[in-house]
Amino acid sequence: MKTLPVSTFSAPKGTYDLLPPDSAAFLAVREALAAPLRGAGYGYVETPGFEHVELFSRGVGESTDIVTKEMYTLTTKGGTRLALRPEGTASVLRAALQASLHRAGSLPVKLWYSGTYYRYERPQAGRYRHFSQIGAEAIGTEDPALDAELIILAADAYRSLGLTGVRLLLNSLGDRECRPAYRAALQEFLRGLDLDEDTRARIEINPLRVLDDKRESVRRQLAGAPAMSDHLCQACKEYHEQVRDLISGAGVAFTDDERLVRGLDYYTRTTFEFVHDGLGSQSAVGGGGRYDGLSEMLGGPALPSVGWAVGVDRTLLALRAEGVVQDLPSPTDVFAVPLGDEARRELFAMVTALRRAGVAADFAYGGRGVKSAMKSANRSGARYAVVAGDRDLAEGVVQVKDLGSGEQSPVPLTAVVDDLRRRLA
RNA sequence: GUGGGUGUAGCUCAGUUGGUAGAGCACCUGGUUGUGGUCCAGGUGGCCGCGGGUUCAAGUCCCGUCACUCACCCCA
Repeated sequence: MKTLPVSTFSAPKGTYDLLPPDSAAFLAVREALAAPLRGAGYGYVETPGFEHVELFSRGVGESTDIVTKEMYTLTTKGGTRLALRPEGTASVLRAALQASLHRAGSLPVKLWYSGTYYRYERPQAGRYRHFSQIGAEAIGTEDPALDAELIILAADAYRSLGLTGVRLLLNSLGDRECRPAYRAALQEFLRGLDLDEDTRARIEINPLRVLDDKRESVRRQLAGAPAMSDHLCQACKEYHEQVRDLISGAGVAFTDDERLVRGLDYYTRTTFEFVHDGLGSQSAVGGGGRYDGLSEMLGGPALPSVGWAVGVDRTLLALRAEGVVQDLPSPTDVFAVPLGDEARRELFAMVTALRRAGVAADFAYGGRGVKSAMKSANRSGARYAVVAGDRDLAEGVVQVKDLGSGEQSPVPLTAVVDDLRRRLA
């Protein structure tokens, strides 16, 4: 990135501008991720970019890094404390509760969303302070088939993009019955290890997250740590078994990962992460799980729910890392090149008619030479150029040139829109 | 918050023991009185991130600073 002169401004650290032509790939990825959701009964939801701080501190968890050090907060003139949203689930559940969607129709309430999220972190490859996610939530129903549905939808979306290097990690974190005992057993084990001060503090606040430590010195010591799977109650065990069977049955491969703990406190039972090795030091391209207690934490009724979020920019990085070339349609089908004022009027009218007929068309603006205009036609990616001057108009025709083959033929002006529509169909 | 790396043309980068700025791509013009993608010729474009220091002389050496970047950490 270039330092701009002081008279202008550059984008803040950790943010990015999405510009053509890359922005087209971004839109295509977002669409590919959203399409399976729309086809599975999920409705679109959009929530504000900021919320009351308490929504996240209570929902995501007071002890999480997201809340303690990564949230952008502000106080309004009236003294209200707000935070730019660091994630989507708490907002979506809040919106559903506020609108009483869980009472308006049958459960589960299935919602999908797309937006930008904000976390104050040191930027690096695949990690931005402003990033884009697509998410899905199924609210109000406890059913392993629902967990499986969401996992399968995400896996299918990755596959539809042509990604082959996405792996699925799966775990169960237990529920309010069995997690406390496991938590205590884990704490006892961790207190006996040789760890730094920050990590020791984490043992008391959120011991499960110590399991997620990536440092080699810590990992070695974790070898004999008690495993959640040995402490799951019967109900959690059966639930998890069903989830595993259902996704296996759908042909979605996964790896059981005892160490998979997510950084948000609200998760219970099923947790999963989609990881990819091409993102530098980051690995998660998507992740989620079940959050049966969150609604009550926000003051709502018991609404067992499950959901996930996928990073759009990270998915794009994964595609690049794999060298997947997206099949993006050309933004322009026909490019008009007028010679002279009369042709300018006629072809401009033709371009408008083409667009109204559903043909993507563009025009050589600026009145430069033919050669330069043809160059623009070529760059536009259009399949056809339409060239016309006084000579042609005197005969009532325009020249339609196939930019692939170079062949050119006259077509009556009155028939050119239909003619091009046929050729492009 | 803690470390490492890098800042030269729109982009990717060369630039020798300090001697006054270069390539490829892109862009513009012409070779074609009305035709692109190939080819040929020419051209536009640089406070060498910024500030200070050493020196006759700094893109090059030293110090500072800012930016970008990678990693720790954390996560999408």
